[in-house]
Amino acid sequence: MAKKQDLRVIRTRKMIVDAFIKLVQENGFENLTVQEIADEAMINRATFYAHFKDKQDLYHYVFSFALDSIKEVLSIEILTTDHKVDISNVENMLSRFFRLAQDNRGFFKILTSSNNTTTLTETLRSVLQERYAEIFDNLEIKQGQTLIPTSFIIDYMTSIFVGILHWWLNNNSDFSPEHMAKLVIQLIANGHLTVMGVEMTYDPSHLDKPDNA
Amino acid sequence: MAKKQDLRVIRTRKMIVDAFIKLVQENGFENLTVQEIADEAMINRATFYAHFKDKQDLYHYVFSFALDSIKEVLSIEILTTDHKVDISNVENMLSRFFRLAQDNRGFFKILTSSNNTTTLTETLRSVLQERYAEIFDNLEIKQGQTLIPTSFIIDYMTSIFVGILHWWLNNNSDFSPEHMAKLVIQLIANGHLTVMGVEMTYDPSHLDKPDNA
DNA sequence: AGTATAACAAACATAGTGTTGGTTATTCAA
DNA sequence: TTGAATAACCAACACTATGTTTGTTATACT
Repeated sequence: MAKKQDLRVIRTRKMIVDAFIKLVQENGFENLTVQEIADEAMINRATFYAHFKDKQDLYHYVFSFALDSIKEVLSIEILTTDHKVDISNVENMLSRFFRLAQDNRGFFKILTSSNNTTTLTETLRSVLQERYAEIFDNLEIKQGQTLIPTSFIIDYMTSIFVGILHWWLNNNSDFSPEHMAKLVIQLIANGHLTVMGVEMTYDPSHLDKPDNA
Repeated sequence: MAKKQDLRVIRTRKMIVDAFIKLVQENGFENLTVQEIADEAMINRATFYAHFKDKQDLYHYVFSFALDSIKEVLSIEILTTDHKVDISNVENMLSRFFRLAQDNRGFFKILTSSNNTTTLTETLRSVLQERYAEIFDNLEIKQGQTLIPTSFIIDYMTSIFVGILHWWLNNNSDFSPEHMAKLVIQLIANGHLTVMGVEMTYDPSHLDKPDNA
């Protein structure tokens, strides 16, 4: 069991964390000083160092919470017993994910934003990639006749996902989490884009074997 | 006309730029000091400041070259006179882009890498988005019956593109630039993924109107 | 060969980091 | 309620990196 903590410790740490989140949301992570965090939290700078080794340490502490939630949502089983993808499970997983993002919008905006250390975006990416790696490890992905490397699928899907999430969070979109889930599935699994009434289809026969560079 | 420059100026600046590129490729942008750049370039630190205002300034100087090349490649006209997308032009554009990336692999790796300031990745993203915005400004994009916002298409495609590029540069892939161009087109315009022989299709009728959150 | 000036070297002020030692205030538990 | 434990405070310090300045030396241009 977690042994009883001094009230002061809990209170101070909360103030630091709250100040950190507020300041990062306002000004980004880049030029944030420990003194500013201490000021906002109304504590002495030395006290900060009594709680966290440095800024990175605080960063990890704060984001581990978010990542745990994300990982939990992503951990839903999406394969059937015979190793096929169960789309309804995927849809469920994605809905929960977008719901989580909606409920913690400010936080997820940071995760996908541009004017922060890449680490933030990469944190999300790595979690996603980890999960994708699990999912696609046992699957064979084909495009037409060509077998597509798993590493490609992972990078590809992660990018799509982060991109869509980024858009959704930054455009005050009307789309609900459930709608987003469906959209993602449709785009990834069956992505047709109709441009000006003309389908941008492409003859897959052009794409047979890699012609080494 | 560019008036004649003192040889020393040209030489020194070249040494700074070369040193910068080398060091960023080795250790990333994050913890790079001006002193280290000066040491690698074998110049005095004060001389650095005679050439560049600060590290950011150097960064902009260096990357403006790359971005100009990228912009030039992307500027190829891809629409027909009646505002339809000409796929063969797109393929041409993409081929050139991947060729450029291949020829400047180290550089593009930085552009798409993770352990650098986001600014680097974002630089590429913004250039791409700028171009996409031009292209898709006059086009109506539909998915089934739903009209998809341009902002979405831009974020979506940029993500796919950066993702694919990232994978290609980091997996020593055999795929040639021309093959990559075809792959991108096929994935974006007509992206079916076949998983374990089972097409991951999804009934588009589920996706009609946004059900506001 | 003489002049202009780039590059150098050393020093300085400034700002941020992370640590330390002594003091004050608050929490906890007997 | 009081005493012991210790969190938080404060001031100072060493250290690192930035960006500037000044006078000197070396080198490119004409």
